[in-house]
Amino acid sequence: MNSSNDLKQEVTDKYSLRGRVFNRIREDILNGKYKDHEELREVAIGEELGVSRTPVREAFRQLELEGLIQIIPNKGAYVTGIKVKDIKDIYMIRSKLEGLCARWACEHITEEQLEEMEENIFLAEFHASKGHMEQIAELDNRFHNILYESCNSKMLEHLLKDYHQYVWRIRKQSLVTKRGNASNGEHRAIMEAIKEKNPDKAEQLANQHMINAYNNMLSNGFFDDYDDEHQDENQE
Amino acid sequence: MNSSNDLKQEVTDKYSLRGRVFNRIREDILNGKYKDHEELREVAIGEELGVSRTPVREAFRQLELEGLIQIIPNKGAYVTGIKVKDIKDIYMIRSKLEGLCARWACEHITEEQLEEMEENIFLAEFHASKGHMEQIAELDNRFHNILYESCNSKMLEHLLKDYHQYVWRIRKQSLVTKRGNASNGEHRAIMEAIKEKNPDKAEQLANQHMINAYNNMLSNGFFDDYDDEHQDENQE
DNA sequence: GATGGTATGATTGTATACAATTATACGAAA
DNA sequence: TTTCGTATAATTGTATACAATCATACCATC
Repeated sequence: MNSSNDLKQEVTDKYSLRGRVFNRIREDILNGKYKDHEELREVAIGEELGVSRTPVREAFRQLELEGLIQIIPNKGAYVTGIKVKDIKDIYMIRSKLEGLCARWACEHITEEQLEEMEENIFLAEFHASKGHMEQIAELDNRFHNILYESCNSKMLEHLLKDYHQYVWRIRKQSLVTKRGNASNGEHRAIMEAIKEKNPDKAEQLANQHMINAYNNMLSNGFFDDYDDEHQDENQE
Repeated sequence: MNSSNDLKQEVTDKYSLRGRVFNRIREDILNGKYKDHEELREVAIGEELGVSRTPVREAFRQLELEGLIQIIPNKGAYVTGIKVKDIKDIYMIRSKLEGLCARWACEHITEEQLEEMEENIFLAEFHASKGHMEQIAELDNRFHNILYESCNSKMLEHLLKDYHQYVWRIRKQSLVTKRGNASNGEHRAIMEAIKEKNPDKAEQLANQHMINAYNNMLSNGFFDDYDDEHQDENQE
């Protein structure tokens, strides 16, 4: 039930103080500047960003709903660090939901979306052969967003985009994974299944695609000392 | 990625002005007092509830993340009505996620949780035989919450509780559905599958349980003129 | 020395004041 | 009559002031 992915919202985030504060704090939690259980004080952050308490407070309320901080009334705001377990859970949840999304896409995808997917995959193959990691990552992003938009469900699209951005923010600080070829092949398979209107197959493939992506992160040692870097001493 | 389900949060909602404003507006959107695309003005709502703009604004920010209103910078806050399609989508999404939840519960449920489930089902059978609709609804709620808590995933628990509350708020204004017996039988089946640690079966049953619940709403004519009541003239 | 209570400071909650932006109304020019 | 521009009003964005609550330190008492 979140938001923050339409154009208007991006404009807000860019030009309003609240939006800037919100994004800044979110980044700082995700990249580990603010550690788990750390207290965030309104004045301190306000001074750091050169704004008053008002926009900071509004940003706090949003961050709380995003689950990134916990606000205890009359006491303070405390960082809720993201744990390795959370990332795993998100991938498993996404696995189910991307499956559902691919299923619905079989019925509702438009010709234009199918064409953009095809182009996307074609381009990704090209950049993979050249080793252009930056572009591959961008195209991967875009592929999933097309898929989300093609399912004809604002609810599901919303949810998946949120999760997608969420893990993206975490992943992007690490090296981009070297899975371009395999991943793109899976994209092609999903697209083919959607094109031939085979919902069972599309769902199953999208399901597995997400699980593979997760396993890839695992075997690349992404998590090896993630918690150490993002949690402070008193673990739970 | 939402929140608003732990005890602390409830305390906030009850005693802080912001929390009261937030709940009030949410109710008013869900029960149709504020129609689709209606503009919400900060001062007007503030005066109506006897508070200043500050808590109203903070509530607005939260409502935006919940997807209930859309805020256009420097312009205003506009209600985003819930459409029949959204409710259907939520049930289908929940179907997948409750399945995943039941699967994980097989591994992680505690003895106490299993016992509470058993007691819950027992009580529900009793009240069903007596026709105590109020209690049946309450027990149904509780059953699902136990299930959510038993999956050992804060992420999934969070998400499912949000959706659960969301549809609950919509459903409760209508007559309580008369599905007590069948629903409770399905609860029992899910519990048995979890108890015997059969994740495939548990997932499949929880899946189907949600689809049945949705079909029941359909055949009870719940949606017949829902949009008419909750959307204003210019539909999309 | 340990314990408890009070005073002080720090922090959040709310209200209000001011600035910036947007909508509306009115009139002049074509 | 229509259209454009300007002035005015309304509304949101931000900053600040004040109130309420919570944390800390210090001192009195046992």
